[in-house]
Amino acid sequence: MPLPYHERTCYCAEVGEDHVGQTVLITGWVQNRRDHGGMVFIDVRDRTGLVQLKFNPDRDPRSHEIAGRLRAEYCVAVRGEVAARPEGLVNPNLASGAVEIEVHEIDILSESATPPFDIADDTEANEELRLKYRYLDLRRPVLQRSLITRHRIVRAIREHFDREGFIEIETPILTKSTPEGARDYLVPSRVHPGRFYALPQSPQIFKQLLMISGFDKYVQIARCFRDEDLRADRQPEFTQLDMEMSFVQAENVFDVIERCMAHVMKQIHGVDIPRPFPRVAFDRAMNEYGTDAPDTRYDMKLIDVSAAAKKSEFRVFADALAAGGVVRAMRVPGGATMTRKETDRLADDLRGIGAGGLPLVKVAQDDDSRIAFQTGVAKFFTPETTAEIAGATGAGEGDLLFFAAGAPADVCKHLSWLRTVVARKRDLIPKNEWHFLWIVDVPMFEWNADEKRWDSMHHPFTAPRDEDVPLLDSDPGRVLSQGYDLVLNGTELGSGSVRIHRADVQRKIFGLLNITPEQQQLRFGFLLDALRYGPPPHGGIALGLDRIMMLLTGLDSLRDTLSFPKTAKAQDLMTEAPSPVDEKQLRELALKSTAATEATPT
RNA sequence: GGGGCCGUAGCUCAAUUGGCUAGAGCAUCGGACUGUCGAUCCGAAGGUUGCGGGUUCGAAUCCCGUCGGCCUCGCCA
Repeated sequence: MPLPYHERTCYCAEVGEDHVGQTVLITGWVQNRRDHGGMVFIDVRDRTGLVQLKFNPDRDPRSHEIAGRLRAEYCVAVRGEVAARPEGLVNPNLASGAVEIEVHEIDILSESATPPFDIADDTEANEELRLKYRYLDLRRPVLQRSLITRHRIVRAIREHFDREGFIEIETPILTKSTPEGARDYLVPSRVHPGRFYALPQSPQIFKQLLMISGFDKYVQIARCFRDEDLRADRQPEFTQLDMEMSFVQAENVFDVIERCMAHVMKQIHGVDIPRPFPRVAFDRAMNEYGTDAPDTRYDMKLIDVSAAAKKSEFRVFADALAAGGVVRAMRVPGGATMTRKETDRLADDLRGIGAGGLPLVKVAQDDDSRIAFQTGVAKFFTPETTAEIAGATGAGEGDLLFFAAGAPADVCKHLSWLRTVVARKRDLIPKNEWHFLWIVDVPMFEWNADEKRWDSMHHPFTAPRDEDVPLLDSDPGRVLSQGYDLVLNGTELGSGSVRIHRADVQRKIFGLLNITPEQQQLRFGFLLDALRYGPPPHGGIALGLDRIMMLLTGLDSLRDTLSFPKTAKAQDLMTEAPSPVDEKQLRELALKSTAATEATPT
């Protein structure tokens, strides 16, 4: 009689001292075999953890014989009696370590080929291999925990929004291409040869239409697609916590989201997050941190030292300032201990992202215990300028100052990169702190010099601040929007805005973005039409769920938050997608490849 | 599209200035072993050095190209 594996009594890690003397039936995979010829020990794993099986040839020769045939990752069902382990043989590393199962019956449900890598958290197999065998990688406890945590986060989010009276509504995956922003993933239509659907970059327009429909509070855990180059924190398909509300201003959105994040943090980490989150003006974030997603867990703010730098003899500073640029400094507390090798390495990496070099000084004291600069560009500063810069930056003995000179945007890019890298390297980032903040007062537009037009900073449906509406005609560059970003520990979780709910303002914005009335009608005609029928004021936000996951679980890669992720070249190494297709399929879709190398189906 | 790192046994890594039969640990296979928990001990098998070309008496090593992985800048409204 085969074991009734469908009558499992408990999970592996649940077997404990309460069960001693009871018969249990467990199922799982063979983690490890320790065969003493006589006594055999097998660890069995399921998604809860491990339990040790004991096979005694004197007690049960038949099971013992099967135990000898077991290999890693065999799938088994086991029935036996739970026994307390003898004195001194308890394994404190196992949840079930106080007990073991004396096996009476065991079935091999299926055998396993030798796995290409060890199924263990500390496996050293490289990611390429693990992605190819993702189903095995997902047996590793660390990834199982990750996906289970993801489930709990999503559940907490749904709990919150349900309690708040939000309606979860699904929006189309096959939709209309609106060639703005990111590249679309296109899907050819068979029924309409030569026409294409696009996969949504976000449900943005649909959720606005739902507001016009009167749904008032919308939420969706929405899959989104963008055909752009990838990063550790970017995948071609990703999930957004997408929400929208009617009859609200930004503060209402902040309030709902802050309480949502607080609820999630409480559920996942048991911590209370202080509310309200700080509101940081875009301008201030750029000045103090050089980025619109500042990590405020540590200091090292950027300080403008243009005035003092002007008096130095250093050509790089002089040239930058003459060209209308700025000079900023960043103080690294205790940074004077950094070696030449370390700072050279930083300079090299910095050159890799477009910087000319890395001016720096180390801070010491002279004989009169006055601040003195050493090494690097120290020789270009008089004692007076030294004192001025030291005063502005708060530099003291043992510190190090990095400088950057040039156009403000470049200086911000280089110093904020440096700030993050140095903070990480020197372990200046406090652990277990959660710094949420809102970036507000974001400019409406940025000037696109190539195309000679304004671009939306957020997206073209973002409303300008009411008081700035007159500036739309006179000075668009100074218009601030009602857009906002949510930032956690230096990562942008997402952004949103109060939307334009008037067709005339929407048309004016499209005009500034150089979208002709014809193009407006072609791309967004349905939205402009809808805005004619009594649209409510509305606003919302979309947060990257995968990034939330990454930050909350301390993972370094977005891939580890997903069940079946893609590589940096957007390939799935397991399924080998994307793949060539049959000529017949292409014909049906009225498609013909122009690819230089002929891809053939495999 | 640009920059950086990487690719040697199933896995993780070695291999001196270019030089002898490309080694080790783990895994695998065989044997021994009745309290292990990374079991231990003995033995065996395991290689187109990602792929293609070049330089050389001789290439894992040097050069060119290419494929793939990771990080990153651009890009991602």
